[in-house]
Amino acid sequence: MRKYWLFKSEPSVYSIDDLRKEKVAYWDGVRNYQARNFLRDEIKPGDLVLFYHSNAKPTGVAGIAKVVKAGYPDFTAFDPNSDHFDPKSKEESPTWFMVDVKFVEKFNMPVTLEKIKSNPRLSSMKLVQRGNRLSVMPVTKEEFDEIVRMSKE
DNA sequence: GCCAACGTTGGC
DNA sequence: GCCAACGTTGGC
Repeated sequence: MRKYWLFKSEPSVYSIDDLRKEKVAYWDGVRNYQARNFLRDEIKPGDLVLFYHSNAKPTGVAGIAKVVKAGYPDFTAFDPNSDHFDPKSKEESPTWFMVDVKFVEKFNMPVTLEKIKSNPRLSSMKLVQRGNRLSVMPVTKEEFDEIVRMSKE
């Protein structure tokens, strides 16, 4: 059973255009335990991902990606030269995980946070709930389909 | 750049 | 185990 997710990224760090160029990327640098659990345990090849641009103009869902590799250790945590280095994560018992995603589609127009907030069918999305800072979160199929539909308006 | 909302750290 | 201080996220 395919699942649906929303991944946040700051486009100044990694954007949907970067993914379109690279085709496939590893989703590294997640350093939150709840998000880690999703990456390690629940996100599987074939799952679809809303690629969300945070701290952007405008902020919103920029396109779609597909998971092509399930959770495996985030090796950037082992690299002292990486921005994401975490000395507490050991190779024999990794703390942090990542998945690989593949470019699927860039929306012609991003589905902005403003539009998401003003759509009553999306009012239960975790994204728009108060104080949510998760960078990897589940979305329902209905929410996913609604966002895709809005991208075509 | 500001700041609210969280998560994490570390002294006790 | 509590909780104040600190760091980060992310919208605005």
